[in-house]
Amino acid sequence: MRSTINDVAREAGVSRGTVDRVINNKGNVSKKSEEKVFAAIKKLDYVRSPFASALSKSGNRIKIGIVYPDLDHYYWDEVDKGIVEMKNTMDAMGVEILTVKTKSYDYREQIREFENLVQKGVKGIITIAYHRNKLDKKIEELYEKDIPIITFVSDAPDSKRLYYVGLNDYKAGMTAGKLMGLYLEGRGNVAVIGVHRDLASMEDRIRGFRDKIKIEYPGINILYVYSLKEDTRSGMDIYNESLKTLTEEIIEKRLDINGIYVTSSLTGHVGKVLETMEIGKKIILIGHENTKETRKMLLNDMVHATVFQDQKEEIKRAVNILWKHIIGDEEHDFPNFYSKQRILIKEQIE
Amino acid sequence: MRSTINDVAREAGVSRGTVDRVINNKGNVSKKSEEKVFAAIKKLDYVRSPFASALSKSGNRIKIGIVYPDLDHYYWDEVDKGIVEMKNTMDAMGVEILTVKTKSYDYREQIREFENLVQKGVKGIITIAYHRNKLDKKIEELYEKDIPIITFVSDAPDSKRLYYVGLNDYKAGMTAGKLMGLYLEGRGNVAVIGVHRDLASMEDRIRGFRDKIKIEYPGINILYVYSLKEDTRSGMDIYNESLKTLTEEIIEKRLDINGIYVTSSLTGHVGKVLETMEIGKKIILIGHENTKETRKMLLNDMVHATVFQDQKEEIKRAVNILWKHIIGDEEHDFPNFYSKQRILIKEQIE
DNA sequence: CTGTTAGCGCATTCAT
DNA sequence: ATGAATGCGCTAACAG
Repeated sequence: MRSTINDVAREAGVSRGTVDRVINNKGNVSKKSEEKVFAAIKKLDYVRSPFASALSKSGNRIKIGIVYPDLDHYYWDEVDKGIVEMKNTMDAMGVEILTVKTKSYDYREQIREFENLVQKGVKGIITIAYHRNKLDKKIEELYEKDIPIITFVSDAPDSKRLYYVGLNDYKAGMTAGKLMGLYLEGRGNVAVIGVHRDLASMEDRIRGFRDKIKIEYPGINILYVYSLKEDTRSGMDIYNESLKTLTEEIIEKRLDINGIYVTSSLTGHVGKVLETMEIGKKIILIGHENTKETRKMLLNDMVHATVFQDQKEEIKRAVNILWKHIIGDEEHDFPNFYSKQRILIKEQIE
Repeated sequence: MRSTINDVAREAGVSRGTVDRVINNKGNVSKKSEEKVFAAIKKLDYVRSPFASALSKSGNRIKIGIVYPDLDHYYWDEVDKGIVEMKNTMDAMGVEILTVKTKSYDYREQIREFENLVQKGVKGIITIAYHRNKLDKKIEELYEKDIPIITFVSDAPDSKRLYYVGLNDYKAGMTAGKLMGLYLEGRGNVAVIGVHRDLASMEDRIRGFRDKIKIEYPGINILYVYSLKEDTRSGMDIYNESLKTLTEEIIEKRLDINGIYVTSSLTGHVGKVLETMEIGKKIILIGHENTKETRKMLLNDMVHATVFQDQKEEIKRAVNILWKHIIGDEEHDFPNFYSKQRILIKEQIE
């Protein structure tokens, strides 16, 4: 039988209330009592039950916000699922998750949503930094207000964000480079397809990819870095359209292309374009993320490998970290960066 | 505010007790009441709080057992860690985890431990099936007694086990085969090092590896399948000893070896042997599992890739599944097989 | 078959 | 600075 707060109180010869004040250091406790309580805790090996705690607090529910785009559903839907799966559990722990979807990649809209959430009383926010630095000021402002921000998928490394849950993009690019080298057996011409948005992650991935190829595969040439046309719209239609144009351009200009590296989650869609062009399979396609489309194309041998993070698992991790920080659990028990890089090739799909 | 059991009771015009009987279908409820309760639940969108539930039950703690070997610590220590990390949480949920370590791979010792655990009142057991079929009878017996078994890491697929948490070994072997093909650029001579124990998983992995090579890499020859000498002892000493002998034998007999496939978690140790023989790096070493030794050898370029499951995460999953089954949550919401195959190459290590 | 009562371990009052 | 009382949502035990 594990010991409870009552046992500790009895052992220390004080009341339950006092013990509570000590463990949640709320002050107003005499030095003497405090010492006795600590001694009792150690002696009885007491750990407080997070569930009883949550249950008891469930009146004062805490709110946390998650802000991410209402675009590129083929990617974010997976995040949605993770949130839905968590919601009930968190709800039972007295945590309410407010999800807000922005209709654009405009950081100003994002900042407005932060403000709305703060109005609604959130105690922390999880969001994706589309731009490396444009959120820095706002994050600092919220930091002052004691509202921690966790970045997800794409980081704002120079800001005062509490934590980043996502890939180390430079390293992810290197892994992609390694895979390209392996699949091409060290020889050939490679094109890189990026996206127009100035996500920090895109540059970093390309750098990693380049460096890896340069160091380890001198027989591979990186011909050019192409990028999707700027477009205020988003969603699959526009992607399909411009991806098609772009890919066709690449192939037509350079008939000697052996590999394509896609820095974004559009990997599967590029595969689809290649499929319709009927020149696929000859071209090694390496990219990022794990979407339904990409898995399909992996099975069709149009895509060969991707490097990704598990969106469902990672959003859960982000929520968890934020929650623990807010309730003051595990104070700085964790570093300020998280990343678990995964590789997916055809053979792993069941 | 989420609705509670009280709200449901009020809405349905019955008592809290009756609602409780319905949701945990304990019987002794009239058809009429039951219907009213279901209607109320649906109307109020009620979900019971697992934490309040666990808290309330925490007197009648349920026990579950985990049985695994007190050998090969370089592998099982990771599982230990997962269990330790879980223990507190599960404890707070009213679940006591009894871990028992067997001193051998003898299934009879294992069965004795099952019986001990049953004596102690466990409501379910997680264990590893060293032998494909030798546990079948016992598992059936326990199944009759309503004590579910979950196999972990190595399956007893013909038994009445509730669930298997682990790799699909045939597919894992194929992935290893693919990696070997990539790293060897489709050409060369490969030796396979297995272990002496008749784990079903070893055969399956070798089959998968062979099939993949045969289909996709005709330029690769599998020279021979070597296996460690039978030995009643275990632990690192004996491994180091026999691995060294074996590896040396292989290399001496066949100077034209280009790759080695290790079917067990000894991958890193084989890498170490190659390192001391100073012929490493020229040989592509692909294996399984993710141990400290293996990670070290990956960084040293002695090991090139491994295929594994995350031991820490997966033992947690196993406990979770067993627990949910025992308390009757999510009745058959899950299939009877789980597997998440992961690849690890040097580039992924932070 | 059903309702009532007494906790599970903790945090938050409100007294003192 | 401290103790006592109340309730979080749920289940078990008892009483009808």
